[in-house]
Amino acid sequence: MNFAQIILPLNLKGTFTYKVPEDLMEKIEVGMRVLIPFGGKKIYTGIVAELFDEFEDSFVPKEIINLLDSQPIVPKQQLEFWNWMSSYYLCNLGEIYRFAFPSSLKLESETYVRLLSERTIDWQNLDANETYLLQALEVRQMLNLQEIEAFIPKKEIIKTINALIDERYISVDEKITEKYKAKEIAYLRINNEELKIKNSLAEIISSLKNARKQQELFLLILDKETENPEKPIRKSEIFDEGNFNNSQLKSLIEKKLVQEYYLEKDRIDSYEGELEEIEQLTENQKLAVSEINKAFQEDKNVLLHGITSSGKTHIYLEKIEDCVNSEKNVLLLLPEIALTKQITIRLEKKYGKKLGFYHNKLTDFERVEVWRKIKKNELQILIGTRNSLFLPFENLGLIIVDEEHDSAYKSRDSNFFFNAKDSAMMLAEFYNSRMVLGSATPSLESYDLAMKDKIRYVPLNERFGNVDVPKFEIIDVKEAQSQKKIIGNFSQKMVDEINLQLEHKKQSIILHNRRGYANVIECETCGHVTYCSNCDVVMTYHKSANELKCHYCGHRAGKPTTCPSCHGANLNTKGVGVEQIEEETQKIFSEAEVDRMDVDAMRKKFAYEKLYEKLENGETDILVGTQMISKGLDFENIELVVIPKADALIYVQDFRAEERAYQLITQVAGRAGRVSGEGKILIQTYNPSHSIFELIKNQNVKEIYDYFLDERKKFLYPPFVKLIMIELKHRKEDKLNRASQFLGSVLRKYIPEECILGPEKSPIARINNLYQYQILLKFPKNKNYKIYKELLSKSLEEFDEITAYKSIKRDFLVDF
DNA sequence: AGCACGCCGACT
DNA sequence: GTCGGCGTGCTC
Repeated sequence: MNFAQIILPLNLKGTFTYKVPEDLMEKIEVGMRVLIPFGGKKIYTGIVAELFDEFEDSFVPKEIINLLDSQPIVPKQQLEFWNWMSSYYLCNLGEIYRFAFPSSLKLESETYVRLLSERTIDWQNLDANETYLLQALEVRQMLNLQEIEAFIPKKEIIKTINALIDERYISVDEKITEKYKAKEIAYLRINNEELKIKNSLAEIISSLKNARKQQELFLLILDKETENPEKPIRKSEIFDEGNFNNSQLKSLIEKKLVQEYYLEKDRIDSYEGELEEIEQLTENQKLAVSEINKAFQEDKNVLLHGITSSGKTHIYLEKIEDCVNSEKNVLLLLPEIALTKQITIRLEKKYGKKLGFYHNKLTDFERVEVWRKIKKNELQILIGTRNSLFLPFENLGLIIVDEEHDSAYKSRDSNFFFNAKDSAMMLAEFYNSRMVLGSATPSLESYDLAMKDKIRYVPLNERFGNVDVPKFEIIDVKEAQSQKKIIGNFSQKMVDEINLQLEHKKQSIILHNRRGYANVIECETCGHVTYCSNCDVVMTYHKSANELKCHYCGHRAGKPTTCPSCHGANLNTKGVGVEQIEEETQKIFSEAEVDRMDVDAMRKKFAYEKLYEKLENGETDILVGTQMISKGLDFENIELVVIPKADALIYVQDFRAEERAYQLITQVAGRAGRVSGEGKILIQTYNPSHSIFELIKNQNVKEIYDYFLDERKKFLYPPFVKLIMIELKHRKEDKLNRASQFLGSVLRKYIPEECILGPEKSPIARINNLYQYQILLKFPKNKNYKIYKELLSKSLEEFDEITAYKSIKRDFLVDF
């Protein structure tokens, strides 16, 4: 093959054509990494997407510099997956490639400055920066731009370098450096060759009699080797045990008596304890497993709808075991790795070294190691967050998406938007493998698919050990207020119930899903509130840090003591945050140990681990927290969950607000009475007649989902339509406004009016100094979707023709 | 995404 | 007058 289409790690449309040099023609394959020149002098690592022979175009392709792999590093299923993602989520292949790969696998050239020796330096005629740079280069012959930044201001670097190039003192070069380095550990061994030559051990030992320490060291190593010939002797271990120094060791090495050697070590320690068998299933669980098996035989994927603590994990384990037994691999997706200890511990004990983890907390080198192990098929089971969808699986047989409703699967930590749950379904298809979605509160979309038997619905309605489900009670705040039975944000009833738990040494959870102490600090005199300087939002008051924070850009400001506008001293807080609820709780239950769990409290190192311990040991009596507390806290001693301000969960302007409220409340409720079956949930609201509370209270799945489906049908939301949100952003509002209007008009030229909403200002009109506009597309779900999507692409091409609008940043949120 | 080229404001 | 700002265009 003479030519190749290459995916570059850049946010550019499509692929680029390169010529395959003669000597690589035999070796090159689709999915390999190649080194290619691009632009002026930059060198990037690209991926071979396609190979072909005929090439006819006006430009002359450059040549591939080299191959980086002897075998494809991206399996063809992954390439298919990338292509699908690119067209479905309207993003460039290069962005996907960049997101998919650990950066150490993407070599990139770096610009270096080098000292030329052809001219003697005339130090008199140099300015300060030039002098610094040349002096630095006399010490170290090569420097990269970052290193230079340390002693020359950023904006003066280019000038300085150019001046010195003109004087022919220096030159610039591009250099590629291998980033990944295996971690190596030093070991020692007796040099047996030498021993054979010398013929006598005693002779050697006596030869060292004038160097007592060396003799001692030699004997120690010899001792260890005889003791256990199989076990390598770590250098650090020797130095730990005896009082030796490096020069003594060096002498022994010079005398060829001892050898030092290195072995590569995994950065990730895998479990090496005893392996355990998995537990027996209950009758109910066995039934669910056989349902799943039946579905798989019919080539159907599964939605496992198991109520909280029904033992979905057991069923996963069973299916994982089946898959592993048939020599195939498993991917288990979790929303966040840190909050799901239980499941990982159990799997570790069953599979030990065959289990791998992949998530955002790993360092880049650790990612590379997992990547390689997956590639070499050393891991049979991978537990990971959504970025593990891109690992180079070879033989995937099963994908499990746990807590499939979780919004973390749609998190926006990548440049492009994608839903990991839906993507997993496609990935499963490309690998011809099966998939299980699991949740106690499935997303409406998955539930709808299941009802239509597009995926098989497998319910699991019994709590493990046949324990009772928690009981819900709705408390009318208005009524409590009129009867004067209210203390701050808590009704008397709520306080009594918590006291009851404290008496019985049981733990309680208080859910309040709003960060900070108060939503805003307001001046009573003039009404002034502090806005974030970068965003169009008011700043939230955090009492624990005693500062104002912007939850959108992270900007922080000191807490004002007087009004910044009228200098009045009458400042008041508005809107209750979780810190305030915590403070109030501590006041009311002064004897109790109260802890708070939210992103702010968990930011400190090991904060989560410490809190987890406290909860497990029963030291914490009352846990106050945001939605974070709905995940992973499976403790036996929690029996009460209270939600003092449940209305805040519902009146959010988002068509999914009620669905989320239902999921959150049900998930938190599931923490209560897991063993005793005495779980109790108290929900305080001003609107006890709101249907959502009635539905949550009854926990009748069909009723709840029918209600949601009705609402969505009425107002045309998913799953009845497909949504695409176009976000447009720019620093200049007028330009953005013009561009948005233009895009709106182009879209309306091709696509029916009723499918297009906007453009309009986003609810938060400015984030991080970027103004935000949005256009919402509601496309039909039938065959027309594809047609409309093509019309959208056509509109975008037309929009792109206006060069002035190229600087407008656009994001597409497909199925957001 | 980077990098070069080209046209307008604030400084020696 | 120049230096340096960023708006624009291009990269196989």
